Amino acid sequence: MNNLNIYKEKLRESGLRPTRQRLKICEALFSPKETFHFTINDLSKIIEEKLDEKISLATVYNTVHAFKKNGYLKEIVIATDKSYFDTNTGTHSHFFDIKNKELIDINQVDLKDIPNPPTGKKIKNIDVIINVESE
Amino acid sequence: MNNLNIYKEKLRESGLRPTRQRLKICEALFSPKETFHFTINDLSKIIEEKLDEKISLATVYNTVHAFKKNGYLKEIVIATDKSYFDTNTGTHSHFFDIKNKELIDINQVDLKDIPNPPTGKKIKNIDVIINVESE
DNA sequence: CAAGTAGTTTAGAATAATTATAAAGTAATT
DNA sequence: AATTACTTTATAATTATTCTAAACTACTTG
Repeated sequence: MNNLNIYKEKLRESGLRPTRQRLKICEALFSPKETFHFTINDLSKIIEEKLDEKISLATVYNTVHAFKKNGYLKEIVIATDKSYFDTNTGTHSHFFDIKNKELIDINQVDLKDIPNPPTGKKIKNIDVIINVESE
Repeated sequence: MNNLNIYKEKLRESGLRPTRQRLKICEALFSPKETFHFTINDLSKIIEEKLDEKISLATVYNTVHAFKKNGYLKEIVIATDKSYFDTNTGTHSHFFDIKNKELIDINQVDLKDIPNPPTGKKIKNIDVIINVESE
């Protein structure tokens, strides 16, 4: 129930001190029951509008990147004009609606055969994005 | 042998007049025997250094986008800081070396099962990117 | 618990890729 | 050859992101 300690733990794990601003970011990211996708701007707005705290963009960027580096967030590369993040850090794949720029989580999609990587390189992870559009 | 007409055809197909600048862009893109990956900046440098023509960035952007729209180029979304394009327009997948930001074409990777898209949406295409790193 | 110090926040500047603009130039049509 | 419509270009504008340095705050230690 007391998420506060969980947030502090995540921050500490990420090498960050628990400050008022960072705890608000945690609340926005980790208190919802459902995972979700967001851009830095989305997150910034959520915090301002729902949590009534105006945090400078630099802080939001820094914190999100620290969480990403520590595995508390994932980045999903689907557009070149903006970065998208996912609070669902489990292995999974995505539908991406090209028009609405909407992401939908799906279970991990397995490959029939995994190709051999070039010599000297090893596979780190595999991204599968199924692009869809309204018919 | 006379690629010129092929270039003109591609330009016409893309709704563009064959100008000196655009023909140089075609030469850079379509004369190499092997397909390749590039950013706008790469392409711009190739044209300047190898083809000895300085073309304004706006023209390069416009032409590349027209070719992309017409299927003569593909965009590969692997990084959020830059757009990558591929002169290989066939269906295929990629290895992506995270460190060097190097792309390597591979045959299309098939999925074990293709998930059902959300109702009202249909699958347009599937991107598979296998991220690798030097070991 | 009062410093001290090490990490933090912030506004605003800097950077970088991309897109928009509008004047001067060029291809195509007549 | 003249007209028209499309192009190129330099430059400005835009947008996301990163940097910076001064003001601020958490944490440690005496």
